[in-house]
Amino acid sequence: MSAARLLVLGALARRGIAHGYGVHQDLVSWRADTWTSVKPGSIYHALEKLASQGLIEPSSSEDSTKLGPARTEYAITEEGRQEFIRLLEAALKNNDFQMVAAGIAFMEFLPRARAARLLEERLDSLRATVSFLRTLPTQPIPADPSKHPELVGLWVGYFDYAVASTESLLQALRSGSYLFIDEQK
Amino acid sequence: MSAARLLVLGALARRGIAHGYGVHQDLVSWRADTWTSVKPGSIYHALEKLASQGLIEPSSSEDSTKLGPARTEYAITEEGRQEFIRLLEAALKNNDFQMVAAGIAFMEFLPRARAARLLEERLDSLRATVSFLRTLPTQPIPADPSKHPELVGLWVGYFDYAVASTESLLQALRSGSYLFIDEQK
DNA sequence: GTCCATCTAGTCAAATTTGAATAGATGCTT
DNA sequence: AAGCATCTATTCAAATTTGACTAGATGGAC
Repeated sequence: MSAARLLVLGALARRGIAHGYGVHQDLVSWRADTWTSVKPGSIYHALEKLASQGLIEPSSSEDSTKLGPARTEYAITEEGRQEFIRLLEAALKNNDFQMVAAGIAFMEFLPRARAARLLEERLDSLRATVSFLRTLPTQPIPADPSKHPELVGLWVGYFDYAVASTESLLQALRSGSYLFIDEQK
Repeated sequence: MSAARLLVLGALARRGIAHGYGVHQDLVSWRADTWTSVKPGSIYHALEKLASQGLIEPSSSEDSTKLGPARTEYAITEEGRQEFIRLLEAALKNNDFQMVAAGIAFMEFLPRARAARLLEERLDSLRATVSFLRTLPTQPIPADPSKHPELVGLWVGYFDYAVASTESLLQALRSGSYLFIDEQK
């Protein structure tokens, strides 16, 4: 699964209609560029691919405030929304940090209980990784990089942090923070 | 820069001679698969690319313990070693976690002082990112994902951790841990 | 009124990655 | 001794990403 596909679908799900440059600007304004690296080319590719699959459709809502060169606008379809939800669920279970971050950015598109459930699954998988890493030997002067104590230590620390931050997010969800799609304002 | 290229060159630098499957096994045995995701196809691609650039050369040291199907073995050339050092230096300064991890795995191929210097540069850049992230607002109920407090919090925590782990590694280097290429055993 | 910087918007070839498939060798089991 | 799982080793098409480039519009300075 590509992070670009999820981010582009998510941007479309939020806005309803958008063009490539607009999606790019959204990502920048969300600071998504701090935690992912989705270049313009990838956005346009994702848009074309999604359009060829019928998940989004070229739309001609020629915005009156249009500036600069011609743009191609797309609207998300019903199938696109379904695909978005599928990718979102996969992202929240994913072990890759970029994917998880993208998933969290859009988590309110899922029902609260579902988001919490997915984060619990992620927690299980992270804890399993921590347990595994702790079984690795850390020798003072390693003969090969696998035993580089600082490298193993780096990863243990990283996964410990991932566990802690996921727990705290889950806590926030359970205590009613945020407004999810299944809830009234 | 591709992590695959650095990992393949590094594996060759350690072994002198290797074939694709062997490189893959090295990466697995170093647990590199925990922190990167380099599929076999990428390894073979990197080998072919490096060979076409003269950084490695097909070698015919037909190992007598050969098993299974025919293999193509490669030896690293002098230019390959130079490129390896270039990539290694870039990796240690890099902000991408996978790159840094690969850089740390091979850091003893640099002189100790040089490795320390590169990690200091990385530290500066990480601290700048932390400062920037702390300037972002964190509102209780965000209107858009950029202000998702948990998302910003996630990244602050992540970069804080990166700073702390880099500091501790630097400390270890300065206090004489590990054996670097410029040092006698 | 024209030069130029900047913002808007997108295109494209080349490089890289992915995922799935192919295929030889070895050894166990029945 | 035939079947079959597993380990060894690689290939390849398709998908995706990268990096560099093209190009129209606006606004300000001169």
